[in-house]
Amino acid sequence: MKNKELVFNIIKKSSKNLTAYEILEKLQKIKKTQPMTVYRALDHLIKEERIHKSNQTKSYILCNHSHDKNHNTAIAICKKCGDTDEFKSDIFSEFFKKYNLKKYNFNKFKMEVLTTCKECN
Amino acid sequence: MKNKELVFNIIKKSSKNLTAYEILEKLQKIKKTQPMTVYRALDHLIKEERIHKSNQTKSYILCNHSHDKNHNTAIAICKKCGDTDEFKSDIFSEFFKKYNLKKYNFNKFKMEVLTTCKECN
DNA sequence: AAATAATATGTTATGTTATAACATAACAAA
DNA sequence: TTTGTTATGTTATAACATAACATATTATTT
Repeated sequence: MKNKELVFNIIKKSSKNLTAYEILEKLQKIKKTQPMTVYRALDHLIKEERIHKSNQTKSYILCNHSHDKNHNTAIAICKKCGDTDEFKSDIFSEFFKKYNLKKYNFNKFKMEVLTTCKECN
Repeated sequence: MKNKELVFNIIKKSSKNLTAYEILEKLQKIKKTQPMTVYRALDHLIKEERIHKSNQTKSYILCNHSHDKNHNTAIAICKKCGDTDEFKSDIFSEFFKKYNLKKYNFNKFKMEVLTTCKECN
């Protein structure tokens, strides 16, 4: 199986969002692997929109395909437990369009909201 | 002058958003400095809400004080030129409240939207 | 003023995340 | 079969961030 698919399956099977090096550790149990291998696989998967990256938690998130046709991404992250939800981005697209926010277009965007979930709060 | 204020002035005077190590380089021109010094100063400034950190660009942004009383942060970042704008977060607070987004409260949040500005697009 | 506490700073080392650069393999299309 | 393309391997290093411990400075209390 390709590295890309191995990495994808690791992400898919995990109950929590993993960092690149956590994925590396798991992949190393299957085969000898260097960081680059993981990062390359992650890059491909992100390009294919099969996963997203949270820059807040530096972890990689399975895409739930609840984005609109422009593949905009809107993710909430709990700063305490690290859990994420991906929202339908359509409502945010509308919102950004409605409020003319100065110098940005928001045709294509990636939105991350760091907050706390109801369980942790 | 304190390290904190030196760092603050570097950020304030800069025409672009700086990373921690860019700030380090500038501070080293004034005095012998290690990374820790910069990170400590940045931590203090963030706690005092005088600056924000963008995790998308790993750079530090002068706060424009356009947040509401809960000091929520809403920042747009151009993925091409790295320029940022801080929005009044009130409208987003309202928005999040209006749409009941499942398991999150959004009482206190930090929002980053990566997009392209009109100049770059 | 001396003692104490709190805060700031200095220093070295290390941890974590990510990419550069170069080489080779595998495979498909011309 | 040579050419192009994509995937992989490997080593090194860049870039970002924190731990841990020592010392100095400043503010507060006695």
